[in-house]
Amino acid sequence: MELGLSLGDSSKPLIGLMEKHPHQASKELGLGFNTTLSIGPIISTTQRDQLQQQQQEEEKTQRDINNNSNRTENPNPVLHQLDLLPQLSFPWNPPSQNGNLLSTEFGGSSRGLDVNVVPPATVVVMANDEMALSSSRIVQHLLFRRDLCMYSRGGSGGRSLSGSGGNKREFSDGEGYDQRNSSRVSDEDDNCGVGNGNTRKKLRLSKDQSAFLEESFKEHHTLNPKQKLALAKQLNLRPRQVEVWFQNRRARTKLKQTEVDCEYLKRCCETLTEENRRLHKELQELRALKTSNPFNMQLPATTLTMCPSCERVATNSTATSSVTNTSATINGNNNNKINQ
DNA sequence: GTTGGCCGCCCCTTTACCTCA
DNA sequence: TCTGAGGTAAAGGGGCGGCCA
Repeated sequence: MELGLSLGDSSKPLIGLMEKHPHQASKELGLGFNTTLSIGPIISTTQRDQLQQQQQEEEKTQRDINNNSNRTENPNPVLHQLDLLPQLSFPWNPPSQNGNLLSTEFGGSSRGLDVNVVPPATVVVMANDEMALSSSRIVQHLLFRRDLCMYSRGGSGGRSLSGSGGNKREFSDGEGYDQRNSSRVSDEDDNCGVGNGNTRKKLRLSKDQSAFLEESFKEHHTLNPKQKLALAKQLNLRPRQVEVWFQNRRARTKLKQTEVDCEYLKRCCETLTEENRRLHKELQELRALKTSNPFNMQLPATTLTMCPSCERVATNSTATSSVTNTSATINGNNNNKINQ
């Protein structure tokens, strides 16, 4: 992910500004950093590619579904078209096609059940019974998660859903079903978040959920209660989870920003050190010149003057001035720059 | 107008866990 | 298979502002 540091105006990346107008950048740096992070177009492009790829995968999955179930689905599912999920009636009979609900390595996950991906069989059953063909993989996934929760909560105790395949994910009453994803199911938490044991389990958000949250984050970095609730509903998460995600996201942004700031300061420091070294050298040369020729105060053609625009000492001027004044200027400038 | 309690939110830090090399 | 580093969700604590009596 590329980051563009900006100072108040996200359209003005600081790094670029520094290279073009280092002094202005230094000025704008001011006393503190504006932590605005410009991630707009870059993220959007990346996100768009990701979504396109996701959609292609989805279409492929959809074809598989159609082949397996002879049902007609929306050929052009819209990603992120998340409506309020319908309440599924309970008890819900889990799909048992080949007994592979939890035994198939879904969606390319090679390490067991991946709740990030909805098994086609599950999609078929749920779409048939519950919803009007919203074939978005996100919705499918969310339904699947919900069903897993409901299934575990209301199902017969200790029922194992692990099949004969490579998965060893099991359901049991009040227990988590997926250690890797930590989409833990408990009586107190119907969103598969925190377990009811003493040890809390980590929820691993699905890619779709993360992507959707990222999209929301691009629109606004903070949430009002309404937005939080809406997001929680759409993603089938608890509002607290959405809130925490945004907090963590802001923290990550800030961390990145700090890294960028640090890098920028490092470059500033190097530049100033180099300039300071150069000016000191020039000063020594001028002093030596003054010592060797004390009665001739006329400076050679390559003397030092003050740049009127940036107040910097320039060496390519032909103006004449006293060495003493120039030296004072140099010292003053150096002090100013060092103080900055 | 001021004050104290309550509530909600945010930030920072820590903890626990997952993933990967 | 084990291990350590990095990433990250979640929780705890403190601060702050808004609201209300």
